[in-house]
Amino acid sequence: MTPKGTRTRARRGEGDRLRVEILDAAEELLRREGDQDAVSIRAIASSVGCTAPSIYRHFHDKSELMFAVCQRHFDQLQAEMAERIGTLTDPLDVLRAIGEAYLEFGLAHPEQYRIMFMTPGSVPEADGYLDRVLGEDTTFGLVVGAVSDAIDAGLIAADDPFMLAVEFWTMAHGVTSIAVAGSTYFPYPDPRVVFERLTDKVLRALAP
Amino acid sequence: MTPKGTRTRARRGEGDRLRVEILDAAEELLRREGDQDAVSIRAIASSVGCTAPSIYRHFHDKSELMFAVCQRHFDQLQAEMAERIGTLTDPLDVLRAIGEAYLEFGLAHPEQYRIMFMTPGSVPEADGYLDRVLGEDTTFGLVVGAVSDAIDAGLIAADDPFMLAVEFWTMAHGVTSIAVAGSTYFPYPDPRVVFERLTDKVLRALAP
DNA sequence: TGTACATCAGTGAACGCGCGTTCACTGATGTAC
DNA sequence: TGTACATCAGTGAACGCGCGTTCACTGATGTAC
Repeated sequence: MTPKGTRTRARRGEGDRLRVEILDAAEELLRREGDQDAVSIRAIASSVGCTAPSIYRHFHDKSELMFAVCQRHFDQLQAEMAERIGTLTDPLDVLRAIGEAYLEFGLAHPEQYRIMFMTPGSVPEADGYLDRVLGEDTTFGLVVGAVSDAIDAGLIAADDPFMLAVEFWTMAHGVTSIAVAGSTYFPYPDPRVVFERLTDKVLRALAP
Repeated sequence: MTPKGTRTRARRGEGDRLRVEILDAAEELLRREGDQDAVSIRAIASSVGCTAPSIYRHFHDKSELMFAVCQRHFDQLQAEMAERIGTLTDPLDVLRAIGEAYLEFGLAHPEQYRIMFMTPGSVPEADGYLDRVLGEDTTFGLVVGAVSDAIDAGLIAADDPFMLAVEFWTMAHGVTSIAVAGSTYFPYPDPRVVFERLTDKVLRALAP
């Protein structure tokens, strides 16, 4: 940890520099501690190399900070999905790619995944926060879109695209949340394999 | 809350009376608060009507208390499953019944479910705690057994029963953990329906 | 170019709080004689 | 039956701790004249 008071103070217009460093540090500590409550303002400050009160110049309070950390991860999840989908055209490939991106995201950021999708109340509902992933135009929207396309292309039997999308998401979330909970006791197989096998079965059952 | 010092003191051999009351209170507070950290020793004591130190006569520390609360729920989950399976003979019916019992358990005890299956580290791994549900002879063992029976009866295609059981559990957990996380924002459909639809699909895909 | 001043990122000390836990104790209950 | 005593469930006060947050401040940076 950098000792207090060592950092060079930001220049006038560079107020965002510390802000970003705080977010990075919070993210790293969250990853390391694995628990939001175990990450304190003091620890973040100490890891950045500033004092605790400095943080309040950049975030109104702790929950706003945690909110911002998650915000970045939602953005990242979305970006990673977009990248994975890439130039795929087969709707079923797209569906698989979305699920894989979702799973990989969870495996890469377990604590954030936990905050985002497994902790009730940690996602403020008023702020249109959750629809960054689940809203019409975003992650969940992608799933609905892929399902609709698959139906239109005659690749799967006609059904309510929303409901089918929910089922796909539930499956991906099942695998991811078990992997993320990470019990070393139960010999859970490679989550990627479980996901692939489940997806295969569901898609087979959906064949027209 | 009962004011301190009001309760009648237990008689000589009745030491377990307060113990049970503490467990009940902890369980109720856990259910109400929805977060293990939000339930304090003081709150439990106050709700029981005794003082905080009294609790330490019955439990070595807070984690042992929480452990005991979960223990009771594992037992209850197992009992409810046994009851649901009842006299069913068709292995596929058994499989569905197990899943339904699992889901209903989660819906009825969300916070406990979260502690038991969604919080890494909250289940001490050394104590054979987790194998109360996942061990050979218990809950997860039931799933493996039902899958094996289904294969033997020619109801589903031959495959590794453990792997198939994992897939079933993953599906049930997916539905349950979303329901338990309880976002009121996303219009998640009735989890029972989602579970049934997913189970239908997987079983259809497994038909020999 | 030089000086006085405004700005504002970051500091140091302290706040009140609730937490888990410890400790020496009290006093009702049951028992021995 | 009555009294002295042992037991032990539950008490009251206090501990040290780390937390989020506030507050008046400092002093380097940039600007106006």
